[in-house]
Parts: sequence; structure tokens; C-alpha cells
Amino acid sequence: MTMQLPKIAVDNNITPITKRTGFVQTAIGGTQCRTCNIRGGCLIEQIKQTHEHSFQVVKNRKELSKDEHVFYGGDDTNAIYIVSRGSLKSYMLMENGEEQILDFYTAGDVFGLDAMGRHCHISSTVALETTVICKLPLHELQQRVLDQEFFSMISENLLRDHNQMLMLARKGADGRLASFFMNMSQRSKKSNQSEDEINLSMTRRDIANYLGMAIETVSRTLRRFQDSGMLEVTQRKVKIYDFEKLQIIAGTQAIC
Amino acid sequence: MTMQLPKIAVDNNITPITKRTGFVQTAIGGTQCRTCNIRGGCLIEQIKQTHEHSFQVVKNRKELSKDEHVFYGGDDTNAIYIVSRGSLKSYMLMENGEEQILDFYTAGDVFGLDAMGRHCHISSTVALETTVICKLPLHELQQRVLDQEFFSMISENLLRDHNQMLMLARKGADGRLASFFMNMSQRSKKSNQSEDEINLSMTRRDIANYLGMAIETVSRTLRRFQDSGMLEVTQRKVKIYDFEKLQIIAGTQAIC
DNA sequence: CGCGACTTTGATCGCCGTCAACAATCGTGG
DNA sequence: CCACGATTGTTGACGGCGATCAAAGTCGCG
Repeated sequence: MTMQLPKIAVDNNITPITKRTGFVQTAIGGTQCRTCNIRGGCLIEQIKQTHEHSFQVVKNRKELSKDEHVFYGGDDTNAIYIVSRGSLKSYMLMENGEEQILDFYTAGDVFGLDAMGRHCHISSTVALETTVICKLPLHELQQRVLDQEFFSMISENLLRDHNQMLMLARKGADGRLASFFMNMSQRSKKSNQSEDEINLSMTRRDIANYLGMAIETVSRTLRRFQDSGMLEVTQRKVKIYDFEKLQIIAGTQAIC
Repeated sequence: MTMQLPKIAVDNNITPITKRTGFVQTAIGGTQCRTCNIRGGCLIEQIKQTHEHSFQVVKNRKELSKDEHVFYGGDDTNAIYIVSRGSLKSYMLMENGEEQILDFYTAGDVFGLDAMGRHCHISSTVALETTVICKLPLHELQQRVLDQEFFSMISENLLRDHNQMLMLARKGADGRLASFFMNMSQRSKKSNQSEDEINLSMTRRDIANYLGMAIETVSRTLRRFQDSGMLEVTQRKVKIYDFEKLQIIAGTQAIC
């Protein structure tokens, strides 16, 4: 299905931040994110605040078109990435060419960590719509001491994965979709957007793949959800009416 | 099912390394692991080699009895752990009291990373047999620069999780069990043990839980595997005869 | 020896994957 | 703006995989 497209090194495409809007060179040579629309500021700003002085941590900033890859599985890597605007999906390719979607990312999310200790990425990541990302080179991180923000990034990624594993192992179709919507709602809220009106940037096929079920089952389950008055779906817009019921169907979600 | 047992802070129980065998105080105050039976030496030694001087990174070493917890979900944390001998399982507790097993750990594995950026653990970890672990306090790590070993730790954990997600989302009972045995075989090999004779330290219930299936299905699938001559199971000993067939049934495994 | 925990095996049933057909939507070019 | 095919989404019918219930067998341990 998804063929191995010709690989394009990200570095060749990313334009220097100074040539783009959204970043400002500070007096001491650091950079500051002015465009990320994330509650509490984006990770970069958090790092800056923590250390009380600026770092040249964000090397590049880039706008991706729909279906444009950040990296492919197998690509060399030397950076992690932060979403500024838009959304992406990361997936692993199987021998038979099928893909398994591992996660979706929206504004404020950090991705690409699974390649940090290796020579290459094990997953691919592609934009689902027009998307802006920041690139954070690892060699800069390596010069710095470990801080809380960095640890948080890692544990958040692990927590997400563990919730996904729990969901895949123990929940049926209803629970999976309900969990999915609860998640998307929280993420929407986190990005200073409505929590009861969600804009899905991915196809039903992607949702089904991510949740480990058939497209048809997604469709049918969605219909039953709508018929029960719990939510309404038009195209890729979801309007949630009954969070309580949705939460009950979703079941447990591990949050500390 | 699994009730929330009274929580016991690990720190209170761990005895100082100097009071135990297996560690040697070096001239400059660092410690060196002499007991870990891991190919290529354990993480601690790798860290030492990388930095060319010793660190007091391993604060404690402890022998756990079967069913003894390292930590519970919700516990405060300030460390990650490395398995020296034996095996453990980590799991999350759901509201209804059921547990979902996230991973099994054997000699050389690092666990507890999912709590690094948080104030507490989101999962619990318990010994499946008599087990020895090393405790690596985070505040010591925080004093140091990031190195390759640390990154490797993280990406290895993420890779494991992603493989598990792929498995749960796309494989049937046969594929899951075959993948499980292939994994256990590799881990056994990694610990300088036989790759075709595996010693399972977990119950069928744990295996079933981990793989997201019913105990009965595990039993039945095991029988079919045996009847086909692919492997032999007696108690908790598994003897693998046909790796090739097992690999085919297991299907894809994402390794870079 | 006997009790409890673990495991195996059988029978039944329901969820959900698959196949098939259709409807809606998007994108592109005339 | 419409026409057209391609992509995406919906709905129905059917069957199989695996969960569940039930019961017997095995192992471990006091």
C-alpha cells in the first residue's frame, strides 16, 4: 500500500529560522518562539525559562505541506521535533507494506524521540495537513545538563504509548473510539481550542488503523454513537454532547 | 482482581551497596558492577567507560523476593532501575482493579523511565521471581551531560512499546504468541542464555494479559503450536524447534 | 494428603473483520 | 461552473476468531 518513497533529508529542505517569520534573534544570540499557540508556551520557551538564559536550541523551523514527510523509517537522525501548528501521524512500516499508525501529534507535541539512541529512525512521520514544526538538534541537547522539561517529554511519550497499549489490549470497538475522542478532545483543549468541537485531520482509515480495527467498524460505531445522541459527526468535525457517557464507554485511562 | 496493596517506599528497604556484595568502591569513590551477567557489561559500566571516570551513579542494589514490588503506581520517584538478575513485570491498574501488563524485564533491561518527568510513577513494577536490581538516582543523572547510553535507554523502551502496539493492533492470537516467544528467545540470548530453551518466569495469566487475550486462548494456541512440532512446552520451560516457522507466524517485527 | 492456584480442554455465542455495493466528497481539467 | 473519476465514507450480510462459561486435570506447598 504505502510504498517506500524516495527519501529526502530534512536538513536540505529546512530554511534557517532567520529567514522565516516567527522567530526573533535575542540579544545574546538565542531564539524565541513567538508563533506557537500552545497553552503555557511551547517547550522551547519552557526550557529557556528554566535555565534563565537563552539557548540556540531551535535550529530550524519549517512549514510542511499535507503528506510531506518529516522523516522516514531508516533515515539518519540527529534531532527531535516539536509541533507548532497543524498535525502529523507517525507510523511503522511492516514487511508486507502495511503501515501501523503509532500516534498523532498536534501543537505542542514532541516527536522523534524513538530515534535518539539509534543511528536511524524506526518510524516515519508525515504531515496530515499544512503543518509547522520546530527542529531541535540533539547535539545541542547533549551539551546541556538534563532538565525537567526533557524528562517530561520522555515520560509523556511513554505514558501515551502505555495508554494506547492498554486500550488495544483491553477495550472493544466502542471503548477504543470513545477513548480516541476523549483524547482528541483533551488535545484540542490543550491547544487552546474547543474541547467539545474537534477537528479531525486524519481519515477514517487512519483512525481505524490507529485503533486496530476495520474502517467499517469505525463507521458503524460512529453511527451508534450519533444515534444515542452522545455526539455528532459531520465530515471531519466532531461535536461532543455527552462527555460523561463518553467517558464511561471509554473506561479507564491511566493518568497519575 | 489485583488490589492496591499498602505502599512501601523503596528507599526504606534498600540497603547501601557497601553492605552488599557485588559492588566495589573504587579509588575515586565510584562504584563498579561486578555481578551483572549481561553481554557487553551492564549500562552502568558502559556509562563509566564513556566518561572515562567513575560516577557514584548506582546508589543502591537490592535483592527482591518473588511478588515484591519495586514501586507502585502513584509512588514518588527519583530514580530509574536496571535489572541485574531475575525478572519483573510492569503494569498499570485500571479503575475496576484489573491490571494491564505493559512489559516484562530481564537482566540488562532498564525500567521506570515513565516516571522521570512526573512527580510519581504511572505504573507498578513487581518481581516475578527472586530478582536483583540496581537503582540509579535521577538527581545524579541530572548533574551529568546527556550521553548516548541514556538516549539508547529511552529509544529502546519506546521501540519495545511500539512493537507491542503494532502487535496488539494487527496480529491475531497465533501471531501474538509467536512474537512473544521470539522476543523471549532474543532476550534469553541477550542474557547469555540459550535462545532455543526459554525459561518463562510468568504465569499463563500474565502472558494472556500482556498479549491482550484470554488464558484459554493462550492454552489452546500453545497446544496447536506443540502439535505442529514447532515447539514444546513443559511447565514454564519452552523448547523451540522451528524458529523459521515461528518467525513466519510472528510476522513483522520493527527493527531498524 | 488435601487444599488452592494454575492449566487444559470442550461447548457456545457474540463481536467484529471481510466482502460487496452504494453514496458522498474531493480534485482536476474542460 | 459543471463533469468526471478517484478517493473516502456508509450500510448490509455473513462467517470466523476468540471471549466466556463450565468442568476436569495438574502442580505446588503446608
